[in-house]
Amino acid sequence: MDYQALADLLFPEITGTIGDYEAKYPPRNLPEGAVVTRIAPSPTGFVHLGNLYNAIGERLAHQTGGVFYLRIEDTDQKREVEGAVEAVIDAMNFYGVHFDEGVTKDGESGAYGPYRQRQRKTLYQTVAKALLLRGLAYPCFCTEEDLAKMHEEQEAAKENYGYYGKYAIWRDRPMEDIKAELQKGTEWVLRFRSEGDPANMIPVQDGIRGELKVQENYTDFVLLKSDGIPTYHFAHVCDDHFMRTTHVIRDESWLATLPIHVQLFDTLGWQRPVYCHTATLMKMDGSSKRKLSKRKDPELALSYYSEAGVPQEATWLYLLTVLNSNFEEWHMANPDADSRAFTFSLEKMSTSGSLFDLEKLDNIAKEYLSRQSADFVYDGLLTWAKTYDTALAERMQQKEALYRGAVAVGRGGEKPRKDYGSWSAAAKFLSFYDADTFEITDACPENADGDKRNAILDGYLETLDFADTQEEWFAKVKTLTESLGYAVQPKKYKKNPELYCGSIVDVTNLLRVAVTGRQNAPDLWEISHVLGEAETRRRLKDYRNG
RNA sequence: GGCCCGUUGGUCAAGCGGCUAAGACGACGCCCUUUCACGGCGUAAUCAUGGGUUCGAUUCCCGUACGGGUCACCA
Repeated sequence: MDYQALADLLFPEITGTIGDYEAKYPPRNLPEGAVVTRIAPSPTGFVHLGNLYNAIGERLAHQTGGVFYLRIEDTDQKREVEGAVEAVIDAMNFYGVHFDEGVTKDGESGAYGPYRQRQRKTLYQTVAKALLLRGLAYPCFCTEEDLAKMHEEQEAAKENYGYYGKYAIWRDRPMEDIKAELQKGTEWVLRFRSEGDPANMIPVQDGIRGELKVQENYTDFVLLKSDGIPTYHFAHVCDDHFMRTTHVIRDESWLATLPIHVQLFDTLGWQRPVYCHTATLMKMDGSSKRKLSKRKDPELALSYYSEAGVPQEATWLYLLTVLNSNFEEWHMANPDADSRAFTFSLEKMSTSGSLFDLEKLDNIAKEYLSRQSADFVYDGLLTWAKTYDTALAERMQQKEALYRGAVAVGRGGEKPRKDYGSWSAAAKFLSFYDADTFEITDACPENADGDKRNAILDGYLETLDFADTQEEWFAKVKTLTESLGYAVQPKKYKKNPELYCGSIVDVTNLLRVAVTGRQNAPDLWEISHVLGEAETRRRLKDYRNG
């Protein structure tokens, strides 16, 4: 076979060489140990947790004085969605992940571009042609149906699936056959001619998992699709080589195709990057675990968290605690330190798929929000409400003082409250402050209902004085409690229930339900002062029965 | 089915040949407390399994089971 003739026949317009690209994209001039990595999503419009998960490479790059860039893997035109690139960039920025180079909203930046794969066609074809010249690639004219039939045969014969051995029918065809098909205009793909032997095991050092042993690839996989665009495998190898990526961080599902990537790097004589295969995020489905699915699991989408209003920093903190097992401890020891001061390491990453724990996320978010200032919470809630709860946003702006006060209750001090971990939860939690959304949801405590109810309410209303200090106010509550036959100390009531109508718990809970609609609420005195005297009195009066 | 990865308490996990096997979330109990929270103190674990190697295995090796992933002109 005349490889030169074949190469020219297939790629007449390609005149450059790999050497040209080596010169165009020289090794990066970076400090020793600098990590160059990237995220390379396909523009499907769906930005998910996995993208953010792997964006942890940003930490690695920036900790080492390296480069973190954005590449768009748009080799599959069918799945491309308008605005998807902007969505990725916005989402990453939202979480504080910034790119040094690569695709931007209005183009791209950096000396190793283009960063959109569809625009790198010539580069891929140049490499492909070089492979052709070495007899390591060949055109294949099989149709989809041919391949499907082959797959069935293999299944029936219990043989391994794939294009290899006797199934690789175009592997050694003479030039005439190829010319004939070309003449007919048959579509073709370019396949890699694998000399691999499945009996050979190749060691690969994984940055997270340590030494891996993978079976040598023996299938003639596709390099270039019929439209001349490369498959992921080929694009990944060419791009990460020429963009001088040092670390490839990706999901463990790529472990299965690692052999062909390694094979490509090795046959091209290029240095392999450090592969870092992250564990898959799982979820409980019935009684078994399974991979988080784009179709079934809304919580996989990053938009789920922005809609729920989980503060971005909280999501980021959660991800860090899942990603690096020693982060949580560090964060507890340094609660006020910027999470970016933590030194992230690949070795501390988990290798087994972990369940995504929404409860833990909520806990982290509550803890985080409890430490923030009232202004921060007010602004965060308002910003969220402007897009996800416009009615609330309007009310917040109309009654700014009320909302600012509401958000400040229980905040500050040694033991701040942890009432909500998201803006949506905050909206619900705070609803009772606003007369427009106030409603009684909890029942009146049994021991304080009936004729006792009005007696307590009236007695409280009578002595209520907004000029009192909290101590004075509570002393009055105690007096009232006693005068109505309730035990001031809950313990005493517990011991001798027959001596009292109930305890102070019943009295305060009644007042609590009257003022907040719930038995569950922060300090009553503080709340009353946020509501103001008129509104507090109104609610107390409204709660009288009859 | 082939191949690959994984397996410590309900969940996330530390552990890297010798420990009463950390810690966090959740659950439960108790304490503190006017309530609600917060906080404090506790409770719950035969490290999937069989066999090696070793004076000694949760830690190393092999098998098995189970779970997950992947076998496209998708990434």
